[in-house]
Amino acid sequence: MPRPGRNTYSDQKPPYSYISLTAMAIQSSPEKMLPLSEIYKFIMDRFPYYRENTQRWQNSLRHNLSFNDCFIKIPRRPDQPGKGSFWALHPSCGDMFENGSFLRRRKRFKVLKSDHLAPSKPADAAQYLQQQAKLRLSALAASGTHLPQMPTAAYNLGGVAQPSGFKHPFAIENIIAREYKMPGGLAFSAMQPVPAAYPLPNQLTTMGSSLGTGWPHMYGSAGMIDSATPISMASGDYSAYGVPLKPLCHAAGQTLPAIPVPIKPTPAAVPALPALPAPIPTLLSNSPPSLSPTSSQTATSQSSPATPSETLTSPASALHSVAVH
DNA sequence: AGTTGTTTAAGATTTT
DNA sequence: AAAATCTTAAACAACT
Repeated sequence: MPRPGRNTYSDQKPPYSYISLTAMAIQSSPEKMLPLSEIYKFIMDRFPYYRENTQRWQNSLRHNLSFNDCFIKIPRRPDQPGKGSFWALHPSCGDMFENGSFLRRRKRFKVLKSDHLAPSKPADAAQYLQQQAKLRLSALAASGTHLPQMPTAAYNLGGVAQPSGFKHPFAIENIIAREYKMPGGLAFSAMQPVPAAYPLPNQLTTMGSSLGTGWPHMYGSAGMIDSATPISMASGDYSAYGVPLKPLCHAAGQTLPAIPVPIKPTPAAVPALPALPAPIPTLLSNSPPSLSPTSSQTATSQSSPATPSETLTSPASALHSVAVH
């Protein structure tokens, strides 16, 4: 093999599809949702390949966001000014990638629309995720320290069986894991606990960067960050992931208007599912008053507040979606 | 005017 | 080979 020129490796096209890349970006954010521009930023920061031909791939990316059911749009609340909506992963698309690996998607995630008894409405998922994000946010702001058990499991509630305990080495958590640097100097792991059976994030990157076998096309993955980060992230107004923290923090301090606005409203007014109860109820027992209003006024039909145990099981099962082959 | 989002269409690549 | 998946292009609406 001809000896590659200097930036040959890192400029190679990463083995990830746009769906994978987008999912990575979203998953990497504290609230599990990002505006389009931040998704761009995430990808460009980590994959030099995508610093060129932006017109081309960004169009493709947008196409994927709109086209694939696994991405749902979450409207901004008035206190979150900015362009465009947030994008999140559909709560039930956890098993979209085989064994959690983002290398290649094996099943297409498709929302079942045939079932008109319990249609999966993006709006519901969006609403659910908004609350999730809010909870995460508040947890962030309130606790200050590391997030107590902020598991992706919250998203894996979908009926699809997922090897929840195991995360493939190529799983997003393993790929992008690193530390968040909080403004106050706090640092916490962005990751869920990684099963010790699999290579730890830094092992992965070590393999990739120094041996040149695995991840030459990626910057800023776990382990590299503390030593030297060759990328431009430091120059920006972004925290480690290119995620602006200010709107979040600022949001946590105020009363949240709570707007469960459906973005893709179902034409025929379908009997609304019971409002998605706020999961992780115990997490924020002493959190700012800001978040309670939202969850209660989201849907008119929040008849009986679910008990904590109930809340944890229901939301995603209410979202009827499936990974079809 | 630029960004964001939706949609259609078609070619390429990979899997079965 | 067929099917599924992925990529790219492009037109267009809505919004900032």
